[in-house]
Amino acid sequence: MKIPSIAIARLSVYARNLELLDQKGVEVVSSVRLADACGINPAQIRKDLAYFGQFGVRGVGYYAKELILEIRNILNLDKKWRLGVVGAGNLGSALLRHAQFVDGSYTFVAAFDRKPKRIGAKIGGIEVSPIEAMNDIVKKMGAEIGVIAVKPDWAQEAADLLVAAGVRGILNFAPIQLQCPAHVFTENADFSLRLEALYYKLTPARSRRKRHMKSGSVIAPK
Amino acid sequence: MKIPSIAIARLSVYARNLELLDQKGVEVVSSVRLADACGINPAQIRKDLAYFGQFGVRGVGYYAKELILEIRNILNLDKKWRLGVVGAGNLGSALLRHAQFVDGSYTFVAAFDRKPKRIGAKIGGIEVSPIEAMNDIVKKMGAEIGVIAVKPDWAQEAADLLVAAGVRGILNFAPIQLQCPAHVFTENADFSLRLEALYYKLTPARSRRKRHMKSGSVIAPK
DNA sequence: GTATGTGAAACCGTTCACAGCA
DNA sequence: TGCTGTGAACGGTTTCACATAC
Repeated sequence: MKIPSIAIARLSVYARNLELLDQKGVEVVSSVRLADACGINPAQIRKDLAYFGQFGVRGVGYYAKELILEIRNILNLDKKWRLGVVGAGNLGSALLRHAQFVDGSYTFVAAFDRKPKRIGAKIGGIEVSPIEAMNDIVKKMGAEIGVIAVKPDWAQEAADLLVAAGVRGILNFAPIQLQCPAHVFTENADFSLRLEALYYKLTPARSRRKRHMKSGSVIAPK
Repeated sequence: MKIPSIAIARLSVYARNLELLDQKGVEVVSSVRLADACGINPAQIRKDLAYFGQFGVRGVGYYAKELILEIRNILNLDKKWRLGVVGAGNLGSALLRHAQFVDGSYTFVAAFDRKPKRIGAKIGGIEVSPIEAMNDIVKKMGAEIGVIAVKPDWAQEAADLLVAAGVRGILNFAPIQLQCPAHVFTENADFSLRLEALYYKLTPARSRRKRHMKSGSVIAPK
């Protein structure tokens, strides 16, 4: 069965909200209640879960703790994923330091930068290495996912290096679409796209400059 | 006409790729060429642009520079948007410092934190203020968009404060769905959802724990 | 009675295919 | 001729509505 990737993204959201409810002491959650928390249609939730099994009890709902475990299993959140980051500037350092304090599903095992002055620094417990060492270090440390935190003009090259070094997935913070071989999965995490979507929403249509129509082509606009 | 919000997100991508092509000296771009660069269907691009006007020349294509301006106008990228960030930890500081070096469409005009020890620090040229001052400072500085860079357990409260202070949009880096009044637009920029989508893609189905079916309910699985 | 699981319907976005125009 | 702009066809996702199970 084909599972829409947007359904996968929603599973993450369900898990988060279930955890919040669980922390509040809620033991059983109906799809309606969870849907409320997520701002979503209840049938959507039931359909999404149905892709993977039957996790609820008819007439009752879902046991929060149990469903959390199910989703964590589907998304494979219990494994500690090993990440290597390219770019130890503002964003890269923030990611490294952040990970240090979060007991999450991932851990950084390597960091790389092109700038000599950054090499050797320890950030969040990880030493920054030169990109020439990427191949060796990625393999030695078993990094499975590469994180791109470099300027856009260098992002594709960083991706090529990561792919050559053997990562299977790339989380891309640069605002471009990476070209990668089919066996390497990529996800975009660039927030400037999100910000620009906000700009649009915040701009009333009438305030946009009026565009010229081409030379009298429109006689009767519908 | 209803414009799908995903079309808006693509406009950002078109603009980026057009700028890259423009820098390479390309003057005229066909929808096929742009589609190649973006990894997308050409008709999609023409449809997306058609929501906003007629920007191309039949038999020729689009003039890169001109189309860039059109999209910048649609997304309102020429205005300097004024942002205020809540949370001056790793992520918040990285955003502040990053913005300092980017001559982009936005600028940070305020930063807030709940932790006393962070108050008064200058990060990326912006002084960190206590959240009690949010109302005054947001208004005084004319911050239009709030950025949430705090831990998830405090994100909703941060959003409420921003809304009360009068921001019209919120860029949310916390991994929860914010509840906001209808007149405030929100966009989620949390990357853990993206990362979890990667986990799923990288996990072969057979490696997931097999789930029990409920007590003999399935006689003949289809 | 109540809430899940799921076919069927409705809806929406994408792609096709070609008319229209430079 | 060549490429845009766009109605129509298509395909996929969302929502409805109800049979099913507790």
